[in-house]
Amino acid sequence: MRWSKLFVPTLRDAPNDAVAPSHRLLIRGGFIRQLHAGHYSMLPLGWRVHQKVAQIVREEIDAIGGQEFSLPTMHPASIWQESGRWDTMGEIMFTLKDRKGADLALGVTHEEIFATVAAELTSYKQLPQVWYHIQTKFRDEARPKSGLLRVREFAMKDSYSFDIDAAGLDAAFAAHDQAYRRIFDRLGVPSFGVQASNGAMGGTDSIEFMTKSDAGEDDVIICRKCDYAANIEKAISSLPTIDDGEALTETEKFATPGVLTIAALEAFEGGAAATQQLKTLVMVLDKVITLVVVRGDHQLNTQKLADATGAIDIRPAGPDETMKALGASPGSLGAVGVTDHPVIVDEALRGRVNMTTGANDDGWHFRGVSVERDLTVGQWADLREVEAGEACPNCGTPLEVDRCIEIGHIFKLGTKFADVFGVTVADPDGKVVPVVMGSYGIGIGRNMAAAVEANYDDKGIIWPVSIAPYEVVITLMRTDEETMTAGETIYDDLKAAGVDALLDDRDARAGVKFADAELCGFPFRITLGPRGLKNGEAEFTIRSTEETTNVALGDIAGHVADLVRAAKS
RNA sequence: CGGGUUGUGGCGCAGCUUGGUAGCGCACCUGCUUUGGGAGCAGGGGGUCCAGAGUUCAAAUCUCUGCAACCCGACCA
Repeated sequence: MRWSKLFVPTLRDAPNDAVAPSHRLLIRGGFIRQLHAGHYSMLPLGWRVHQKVAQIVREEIDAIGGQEFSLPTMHPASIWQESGRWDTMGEIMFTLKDRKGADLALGVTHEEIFATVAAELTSYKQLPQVWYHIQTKFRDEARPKSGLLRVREFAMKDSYSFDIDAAGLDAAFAAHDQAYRRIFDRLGVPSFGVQASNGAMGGTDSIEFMTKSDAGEDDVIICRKCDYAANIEKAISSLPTIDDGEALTETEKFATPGVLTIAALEAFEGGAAATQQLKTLVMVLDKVITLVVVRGDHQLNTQKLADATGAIDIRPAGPDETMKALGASPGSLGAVGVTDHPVIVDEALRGRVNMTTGANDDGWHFRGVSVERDLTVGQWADLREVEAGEACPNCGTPLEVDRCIEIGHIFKLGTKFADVFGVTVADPDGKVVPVVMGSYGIGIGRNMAAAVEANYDDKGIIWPVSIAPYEVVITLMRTDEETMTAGETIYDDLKAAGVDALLDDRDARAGVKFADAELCGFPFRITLGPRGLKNGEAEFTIRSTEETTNVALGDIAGHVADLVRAAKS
């Protein structure tokens, strides 16, 4: 390709609403343009990268036996109603009506669709199967952000495994785990797996693949010593035991005028340390007022609450709802003696005594509360959010928190969809059994952005060779016949060697060409100018190291081809 | 969905307080000179000032309503 014919609208300045490095650089480098919030056009350079990312994913999933499909992106409501997700997906799903008034949805994910196809599986002899597609998904995210990192319309590879039993699922899961690690290696995105919540999907094992980045939106709890790593939505830690002293035989109500916060009660004469307090949160879980109790110094993680209760719509109760439910205002709330609302208590409070908590009477608290004696605990659950510095549950090392981008997610679905859609096969004994499924997703555009987040400098992007839009750019210092001819010869040789080459034949100044080449991130640059040509040489520059060497004109194409080949293997 | 910010040529911004012919840099077009790190000079083109309503002799500027985008949070297979 000749740069003079290529549409690459580079910008000296990024739009000021682009903040994440990948967002700024992909805009500036002429890779993407925004249409509206969460929807981007892929320009020629961007689309080349996108396709290379998709191809790597395709190769690795094919390598574990995946079979590629193409599925409808628009679905009838009925299929989502059957699986029960028409409601549970909530507002994340784009919905529309056709001319007949029938409800339709744009695909958020494709478990349902693959399951309907899988209904034609009949025998264990056909298993295992791994099916996948790489197609556009639509999600009406409440807040699209950071360029390609969080969008509403995006290509995703999702694969689904179908097995006769749990052991088969384990194998498919492990195969995907390995395939994903190979994919991220090839994409040049450092990755690690963490334990994760399954969210609304249900299921058991769930591993998210993460890459560390300030532009991310997931917090990962990580142990530097052992291999413990978990999404904060799932993470646990060891807490030192607390000596509560002798339990009081009964609770004691005492006046606490003006004390409305945990901190205020700590400072209050006759109050209690935060670790000795109960924090009572009034939440509305699927319209049911529920009391959630955690230790005074702990934070509730709402995803944990959702996982523990299966609730879909979770929000804090408003002041009116709280007053109506408990007869008191925030600051004086408690769960002691409450029986007409469900009470969910964090595991960290098991066995605790001599606790202090609000008395549901403004300006009053209880002391001497024994959690298991005085609260009507409907459910115990791990609800609190782990904080940096707490002890690793495996080895006791202080945990750290890393901001990360989720670049892939694999989890076990079990038989949920098989049960709903009748995906059953005959087992060797002739018995009809549901097929066991796994689900494995990887966002193409997000990984493209993640690759940039992991590979850039102050001049621009530094694409890994594997996904660079062009592997090498031949920068012509002049556009006279001699330079042009030398450039075309090298270009032809590179093409013949299977290298993606771009010939910068634009009538532009050297500085512009160098700056654009660096901004766009081509891994290798061959510079042809009078200086080198005089000696029959080209200059060869490696983007990542800025290292420049002189190479004989006759050798340069072969040299670059070797490097490209080496980088991709 | 809550909080904050912002909408002015393709991009970055000024102008708005105090209403009076829409400006700057980059980019773009033409010519000349230049030519190894985002050239110089001269000339030129391009804007419903987010939209609608209102106030006014007069609105980019003041008022109201709406829309959109971004950031923080909530949310997020």
